[in-house]
Amino acid sequence: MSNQITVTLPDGTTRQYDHGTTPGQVAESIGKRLAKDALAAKADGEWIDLSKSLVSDTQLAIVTPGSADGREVLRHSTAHVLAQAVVTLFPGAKYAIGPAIADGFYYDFALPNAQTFSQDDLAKIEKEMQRIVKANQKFVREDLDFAAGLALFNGQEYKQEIIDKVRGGSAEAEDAGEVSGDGVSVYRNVAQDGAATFTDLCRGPHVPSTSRLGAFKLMRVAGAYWRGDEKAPQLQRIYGTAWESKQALDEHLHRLEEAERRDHRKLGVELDLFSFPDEIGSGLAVFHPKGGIIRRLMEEYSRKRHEEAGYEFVYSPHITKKDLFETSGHLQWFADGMFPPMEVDGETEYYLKPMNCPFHILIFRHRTRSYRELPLRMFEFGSVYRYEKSGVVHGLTRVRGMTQDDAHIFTTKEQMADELVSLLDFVLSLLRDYGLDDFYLELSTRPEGKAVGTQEEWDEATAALRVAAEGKGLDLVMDEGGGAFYGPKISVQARDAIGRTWQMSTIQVDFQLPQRFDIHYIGADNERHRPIMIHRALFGSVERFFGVLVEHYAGAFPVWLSPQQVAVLPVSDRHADYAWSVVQRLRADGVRVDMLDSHAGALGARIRRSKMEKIPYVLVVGDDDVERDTVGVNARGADDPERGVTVADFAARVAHEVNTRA
RNA sequence: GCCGGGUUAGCUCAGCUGGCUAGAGCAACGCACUUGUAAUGCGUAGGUCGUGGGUUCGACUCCCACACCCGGCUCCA
Repeated sequence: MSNQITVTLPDGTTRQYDHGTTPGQVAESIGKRLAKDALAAKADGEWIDLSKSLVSDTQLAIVTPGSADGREVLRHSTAHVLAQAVVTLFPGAKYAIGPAIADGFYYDFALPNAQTFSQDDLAKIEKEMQRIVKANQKFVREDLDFAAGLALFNGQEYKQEIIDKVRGGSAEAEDAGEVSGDGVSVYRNVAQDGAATFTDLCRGPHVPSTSRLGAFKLMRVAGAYWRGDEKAPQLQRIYGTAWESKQALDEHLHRLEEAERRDHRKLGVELDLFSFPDEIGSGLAVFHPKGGIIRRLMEEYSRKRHEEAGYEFVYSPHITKKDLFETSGHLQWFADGMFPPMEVDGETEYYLKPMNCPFHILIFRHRTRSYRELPLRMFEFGSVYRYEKSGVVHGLTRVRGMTQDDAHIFTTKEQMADELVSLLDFVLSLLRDYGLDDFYLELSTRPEGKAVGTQEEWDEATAALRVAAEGKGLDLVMDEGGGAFYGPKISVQARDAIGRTWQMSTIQVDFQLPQRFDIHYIGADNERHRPIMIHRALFGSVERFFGVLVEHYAGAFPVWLSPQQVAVLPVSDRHADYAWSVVQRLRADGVRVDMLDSHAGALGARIRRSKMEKIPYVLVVGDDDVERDTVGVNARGADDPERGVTVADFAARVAHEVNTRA
């Protein structure tokens, strides 16, 4: 047996080392800089500490701070520092789990006597964390058998529960990121004088010492259920963010500010687009005139495209008798999401509709259908009401009353695959017209224990969706068990201007409702056949899509959607008549334009105000313009105004931008 | 629904441990100014302090309930 091992680095080069060499020593041998930067390592894809001995030939990657892996390690280590700080400052605190997450980390705690953390506590904890970082404590790994682990965490019931789960072979517990292998591993934080300060159950790896951390910030405290179970005890979760440098942290905080600046709830108020009057109730929006223009244009364009794509338009009422939702299965499967019934005429119960599908089925069933009619596509901007739990309503993206751009397609089994392919094309093309162009797809499969229909039916539907999705060349992510009770679905996820993803369109195959309603069509063979239904909404809901567009555009809607496209500003009152003539000429061309004259203040103030309202074009007209029949064009986002543009040229420019939805 | 934090003028916010007529900036309105590319000046008006109870000589302030909002959890278009 050789005393040498071969280490293969990510760039493919190989090096020989003594048996038992650590990744830290490997880094050292490669370069001082790398040794200094190294946080942890990956050996054959497995996370390990820098201090772990290598005993066989290995593919080794040294993990450094700027990488995604490096951030994960330092966030996880920062979570340990948070736990140590809390345990120090709040004697008797129980600590549960503390993983790295996107942009940061969290740690869940249970404080004695049901105490809760306050904002002031966060500042104190942060200070203690900085002290720990300065103290340069080492992270030292130790592997224990189960019994020793349980003894070590005597009094820490959450840790003991995790150890029990692991001993029972539960993969779920391993996913918690805490433990691994035949026994459990723990990490001790050891101070410079050798004293152990804090021990946590953990799979690792960790940075060599706390001095490698520091660019972090505690963000907020929130309640969180132990193991994510609504019935389990509720813990106090502290969220933090952590980065490899102060600069990276500042950039992250800046991105958060940018997201806040775009928040549709804030912009909705500032731009006078919509509101949620308390008098109406939680999650119920009203659209103001400016928001109404945007919404109307969104809907009109959608109608036009649907008409071209072969959809027929239908309408249905907002309430219906109970029986309909019993037939559909909604009262069995979706009752929690429905408003309570109202009693009418003694004992008849009526429900607000949470979905439109049963109505469209009744339209289909109204007379005998021929195979020649299929695929039959019924479209409706259908207003539905869902009883969302009080804690979940959120601006326009999660409401209790919404309008879906809903359609149901009735197809034969043979047509289904082609229909799904062309449907997905249609969806993506329409979303692109609204300015979204970065997508990925998600395929949601059968929810265990909560689904109707046979496994074969689900498999068939899921396969058809998968084929359609894979034909698009977009990333496809699986969402196992995420389907609705009546069928699997594809959802289109869109990334907005600052990279956040939103669930937009959903396409669901449904074998169930056709059966429940016993609908059929007459085939070429003169026999009855069961059609398949496809449910689909492209905006998801008009409200949510509206909110997403507000954030995507940061309130600066493209010209075709802007509530006001142009403001005409006379330099002084003697230019007002001319300014008004410009307004009238543009209006005749269908431009949404208003004049803002001197009653609104000095020219500078009027320009500022128009800019704040994010109007795409501000036209300033003065002596030169009156004389030569021109306008001065100050375009949104442009550095310098353009002088002496003719009214006709300007009108053509606006028309072109509207037509191309630029 | 659960945990935590909130609610003062149209908007953003101040108002100390309970105590005199509750303040500011922006917006609105009026007057003056008549201006060539992001805030002219002066003045006026605007508040049942989220709602309802309670404690107190006295409540914007303390307590309770409810409504609504915010951050999470769970759930979801």
